[in-house]
Amino acid sequence: MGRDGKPTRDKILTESRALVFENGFSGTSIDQILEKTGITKGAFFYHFKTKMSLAKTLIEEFSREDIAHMHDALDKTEHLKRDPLERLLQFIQLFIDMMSDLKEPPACLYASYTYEPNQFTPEILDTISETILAWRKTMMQLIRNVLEEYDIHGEMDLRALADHTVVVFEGAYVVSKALNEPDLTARHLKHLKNYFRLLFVSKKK
Amino acid sequence: MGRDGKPTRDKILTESRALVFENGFSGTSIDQILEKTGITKGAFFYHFKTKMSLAKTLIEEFSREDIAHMHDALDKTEHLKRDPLERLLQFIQLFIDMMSDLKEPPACLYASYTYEPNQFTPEILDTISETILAWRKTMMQLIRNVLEEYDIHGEMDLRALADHTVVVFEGAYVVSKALNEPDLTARHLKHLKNYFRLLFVSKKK
DNA sequence: TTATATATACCAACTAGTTTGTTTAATTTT
DNA sequence: AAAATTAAACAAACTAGTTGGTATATATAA
Repeated sequence: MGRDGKPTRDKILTESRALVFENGFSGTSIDQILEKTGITKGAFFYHFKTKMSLAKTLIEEFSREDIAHMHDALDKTEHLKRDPLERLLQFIQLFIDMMSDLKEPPACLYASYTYEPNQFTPEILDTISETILAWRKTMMQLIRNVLEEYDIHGEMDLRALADHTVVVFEGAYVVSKALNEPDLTARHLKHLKNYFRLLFVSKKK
Repeated sequence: MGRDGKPTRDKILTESRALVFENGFSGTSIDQILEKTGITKGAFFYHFKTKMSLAKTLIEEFSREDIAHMHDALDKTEHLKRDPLERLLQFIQLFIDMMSDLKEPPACLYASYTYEPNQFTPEILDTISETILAWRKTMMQLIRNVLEEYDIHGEMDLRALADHTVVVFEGAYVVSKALNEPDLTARHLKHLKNYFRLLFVSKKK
């Protein structure tokens, strides 16, 4: 065979992601990536045919990790499915835990790409919307399960409620970065959890 | 005298803002701005000494408009200050109205800049954090007024609650853009309003 | 066991085009 | 006359991507 390229490729992906969060995608030059990774231009273009293919790989990896976290939280709360509200609250709690004690503000590639959409192929933008819609689907089901046993306060926009978790995440990331307050996301997820707690009341039948 | 440069300057600002929302700031070239406005390079650099000074003017104007909207909503709800909860709810309602019937997803320069912070001077980034902190201060006061007459459900992170409106705005913008759903922001603000409604209960004394 | 073949990984230098910003002289509008 | 704008050429730095050659680990054959 030949030597193992995986460490190099991984390094490119890790450092590129960090650079994109600081400079944006089009603000990140390949030369910057070379400088941060210590590799050469030839090595970079050996692993990625174009800068766009790096963008594609970055978002696909990010999406995969994101969906993995979601499924992980589903698995870890499955034992609570007899009490759907408790499960929903515990599901959020897992992300509160994840976002606690961060040393740096978190960030999301969906938002990064979404604020310079013209830089990307439709395929890349589709990956983003599909991932967000996967969250919608999951949250929708968790909420529907709650609604079988609980009534709700007032009329309800179910789709927006399902999206609300992603909305709070994305908004908290922006504000956390802008104010440089790493713990901000966890604090807002607690309000989201509190909203879910207040929203549902036991059915009287 | 001399001729009036304001229309040209305004055109640069309007078209630049739109371009930045599509391409990001560093993804927006001056040539693109010239093409969209129909002016020449000489005219551009007559009005803005550098590209960075355009960035600064863009964020300052955006911030000024934003703060103006906030004060406008404060003014329009001042007659309700005897019922602070009603005022808070009505305050949010005004933004729900503003975000209803949009034909395109809205966007925010704070988020745009925050996802490529290295492109900007500290001064520019300070404008963003100061504006967000102005929102925090206003919301904090509205909420404090409510707390004088209402109890709250559970222990409360007051600062995060004050920031929560900006968080929902920013998050909804991101998701609205990503999914291309213009009405999404209004729908999430309704959930925010609903949260405020559920959170407070009349004091029993 | 040693020489060699080979696929993979990587390097250094180069290219063609784009970027922001400058300069200068003529022209237009108030 | 003063302020705003055009047109066009120019420069220095930076951009993504190409090229031709080299290094390295593994497989295989003598």
